[in-house]
Amino acid sequence: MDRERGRSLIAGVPLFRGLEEADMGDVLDAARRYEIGRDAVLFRQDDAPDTLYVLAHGRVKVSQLTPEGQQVVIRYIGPGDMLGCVAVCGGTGYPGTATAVADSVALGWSQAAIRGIVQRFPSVATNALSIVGGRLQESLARVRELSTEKVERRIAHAILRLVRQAGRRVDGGVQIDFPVSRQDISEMTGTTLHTVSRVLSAWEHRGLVEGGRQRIVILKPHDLVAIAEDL
Amino acid sequence: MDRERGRSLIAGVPLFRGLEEADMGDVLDAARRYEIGRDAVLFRQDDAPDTLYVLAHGRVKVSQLTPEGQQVVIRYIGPGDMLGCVAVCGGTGYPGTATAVADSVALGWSQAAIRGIVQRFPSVATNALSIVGGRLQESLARVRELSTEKVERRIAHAILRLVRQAGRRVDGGVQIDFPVSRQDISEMTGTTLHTVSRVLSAWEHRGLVEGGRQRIVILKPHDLVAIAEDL
DNA sequence: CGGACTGTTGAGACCCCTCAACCTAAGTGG
DNA sequence: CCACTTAGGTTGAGGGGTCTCAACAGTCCG
Repeated sequence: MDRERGRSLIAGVPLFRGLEEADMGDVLDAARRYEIGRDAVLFRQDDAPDTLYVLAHGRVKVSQLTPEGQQVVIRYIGPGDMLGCVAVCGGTGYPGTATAVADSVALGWSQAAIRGIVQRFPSVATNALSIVGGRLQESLARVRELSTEKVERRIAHAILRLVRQAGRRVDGGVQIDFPVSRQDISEMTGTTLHTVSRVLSAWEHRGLVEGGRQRIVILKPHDLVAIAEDL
Repeated sequence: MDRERGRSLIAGVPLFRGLEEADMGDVLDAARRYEIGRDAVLFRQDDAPDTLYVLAHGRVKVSQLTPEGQQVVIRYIGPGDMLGCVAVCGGTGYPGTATAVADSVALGWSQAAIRGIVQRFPSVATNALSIVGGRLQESLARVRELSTEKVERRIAHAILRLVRQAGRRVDGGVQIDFPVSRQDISEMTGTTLHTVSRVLSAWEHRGLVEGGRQRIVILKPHDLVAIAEDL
């Protein structure tokens, strides 16, 4: 692939931190480029995890489907994030389905390529370890929230997390810069879209947020934090 | 430390899979041995993660305390399991407090020792990666359960997990071979000890389990699976 | 034997889910 | 361009699963 363009895509990716310029070029040469439009699927739950991806542009949602058919959102992936870590963790299938929520570009490495890279550059393995470790901590934080907090607090936490990951300043507030439905938020917080709608309506009446179709603008982030921390 | 005794402790530990006999000896020489009696603490939440442990004997509970003072059980650790993975993941503090629920023996390596081991034996890093990846998957499964399942199913899942980790065959059933209180189960499932008590009482009336003070015997594992899978 | 810990059970309240109807905005096809 | 369809969102009513509060019983331990 085109080295110049690739280098700008991959600059600052945590997974490859510490690599030399030249080595980075070699790593890029082993990558395949995936362009996926909105609503396109990068990989499906339970597929054999044969590729490790790094997102270059866009936004991807990873969600699990329960045997009963309920969706649970695992996480949103932004530029620079690793995607499909199982490919490198020795799992037997992707834990969820990755769907683009905005037009996206990803780089992908086959298992064989990854093995070669890790052998040549051991620091990639330790980088991966610290990324997966971070994900584990986040996941434990979610378990803690689901175990101990009521719905309103959990929704506040979820939205604040989205703000941190994908907040864009607009006049008078911060907007989540990709489409998020009430349903999505309910799947992030273990509740129903009805309850999410009620909570957001209440917040809107209080002037905390401003809603719309798949759109959320946070007007008073500080007050949301107060709800999340139960002050 | 005593090589012969150490070797029997460490044999078959997933973290060191693939190492030669002689190398294993070197790794052992770098370890410190920790003997902790029941209710003793190995490390505390938010302490600087300066040591990576592997449990040799016994059973350790890792639990988080929320700012509001509620406990959440992260997981139970058995012989051979890694403990305190943050030390190797680059975290800033242990995510929870590790308490022995039975008399236990652990081996511990300082951060410096770990760095040396990983440098000499890169496969340790990939082993760690696959262990942490597995933990992440488990944690996501818990998020899914907490998000979509009602309390009775979650309790069934939690108990079946304990059976898999620490089940011991006794006449007519399987017993969890370390003390587990109703409170512990409630902290594993995000509910209250009252609800756990009610559910277990109902199961006991139906002949599925047999209870007691910090004691659980599963009489009909198959029926418990049916509850967990909602059949 | 008293005290602390663990477990059981009842009553009542309330949070949230379920069911349901309706509304609006965005897309679609004639 | 407008009627129609569809997806997403809002809101109300009702019911039920759990939590909270409370009292009490059994068990272990000093």
